[in-house]
Amino acid sequence: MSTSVLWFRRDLRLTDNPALLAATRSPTLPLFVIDPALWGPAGPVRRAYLARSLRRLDESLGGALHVRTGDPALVVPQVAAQVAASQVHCAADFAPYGARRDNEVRARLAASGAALVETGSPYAVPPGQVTKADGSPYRVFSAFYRAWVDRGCPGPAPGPGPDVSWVRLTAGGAVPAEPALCDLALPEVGEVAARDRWARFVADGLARYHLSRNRPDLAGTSSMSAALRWGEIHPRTLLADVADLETAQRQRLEVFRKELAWREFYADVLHHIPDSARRGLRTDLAAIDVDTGPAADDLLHAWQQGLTGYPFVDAGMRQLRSEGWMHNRVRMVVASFLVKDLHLHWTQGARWFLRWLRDGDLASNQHGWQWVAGVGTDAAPYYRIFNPVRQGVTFDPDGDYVRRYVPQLRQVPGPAVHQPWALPGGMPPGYPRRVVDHEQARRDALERYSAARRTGPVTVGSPNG
DNA sequence: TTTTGAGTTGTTCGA
DNA sequence: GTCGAACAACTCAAA
Repeated sequence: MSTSVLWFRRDLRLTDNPALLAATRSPTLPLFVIDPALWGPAGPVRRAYLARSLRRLDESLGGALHVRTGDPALVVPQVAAQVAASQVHCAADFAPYGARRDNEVRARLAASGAALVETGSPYAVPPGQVTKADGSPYRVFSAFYRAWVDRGCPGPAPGPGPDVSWVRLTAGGAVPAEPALCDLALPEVGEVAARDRWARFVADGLARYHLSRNRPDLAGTSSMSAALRWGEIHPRTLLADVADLETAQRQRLEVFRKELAWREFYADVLHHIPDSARRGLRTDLAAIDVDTGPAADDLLHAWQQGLTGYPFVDAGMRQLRSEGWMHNRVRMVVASFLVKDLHLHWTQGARWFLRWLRDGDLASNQHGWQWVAGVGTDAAPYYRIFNPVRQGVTFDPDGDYVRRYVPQLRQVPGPAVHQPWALPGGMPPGYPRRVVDHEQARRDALERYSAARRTGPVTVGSPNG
């Protein structure tokens, strides 16, 4: 019987894994390839997360995981030849880089008589399959969501049988060491931890999710984003569990299901328009006046380090650095701040997010930023500008979130922490002054956006006109 | 083809 | 303090 290779990418789990079922009909070598093109730009948090998750995967495979470093287009055919595999199995990847890479791997495998077999994908419904009646893709979420729900999705795939035979390669292939992480608080990673966390959320959090998901001071979210990003759990599994509960709670559970659908919607948009990873979808605002130069660099740096002088923004940016994660409500606020208060280009913020977020996903990240910047699908109107103080007071009403991440403000009680410049005792020592005045920055942004709209659409690469 | 209704996440102002 | 209107028209989806 011929051997197979099971090439893990962003699906680091054994259960509910159709590609694994397809591969393990014959003796299978489990493989992960560390691609320098992706490993290089990743920050320490992403690297640590991946290294830990690979270790968990290796444990569940009884130590059989073979890890190689290099260009997958070269390494995968090499490993396949080494074990005389006629098939390399994986889940389909729909992001621009992954799709290109897989085409190359497929071509090189074919040259040596082997096949790349794609089974399943990281999504409940693979990108490209939810379309309008005429077959074209959706451009607004609500319509996509209705069609996505109508289409339904298959139930979870069964786990691997007890008779799976894993092929072992003794030479090389060790799981990479984790980068040194000084003060980083990473929660448990891996498939088992993901399922445990999900079970806790279903038991304790799901019923209140629609009420508490916007509160960064509470543990109101599912915290499943990183596990979904790395495929430690599949959205099918989550949807099936939610469907089992649905009866009396239909309305409330809808809110959670929509969040999963957003992930699928953005993957679908990126699949149809790969260039949207780099450029906003709306060309009429491409001419927006963005600040550059040393002063702009200083503002970017202050934003990155959580030194803007706006506590809610700074808390978010510090949470990102210390945990590799930020609450979604705060992501919107800090993104709006970068784009509309600091007048920087959304891609600068998007790049920083992808470097640090352990759940960083190209499609969700780039399109989330485009929504805030007003240049994406269902773009926010340009005059919708988040007020960093008001958002803090509304969604962190006691100031607990700010105090948790900004030690310089820990002595300030209650919601007053959102406006330290107005404290009767003056600014707490060690906390920076505001880098911009929000009122003024807001008016400036409104002017820049209306000016861009007057200029009209701009075709990149040709003179404005 | 035309028409109609709808569209994640906000803020400010004035009554 | 609370409420509705204005922000500014535009694109998309579906009938």
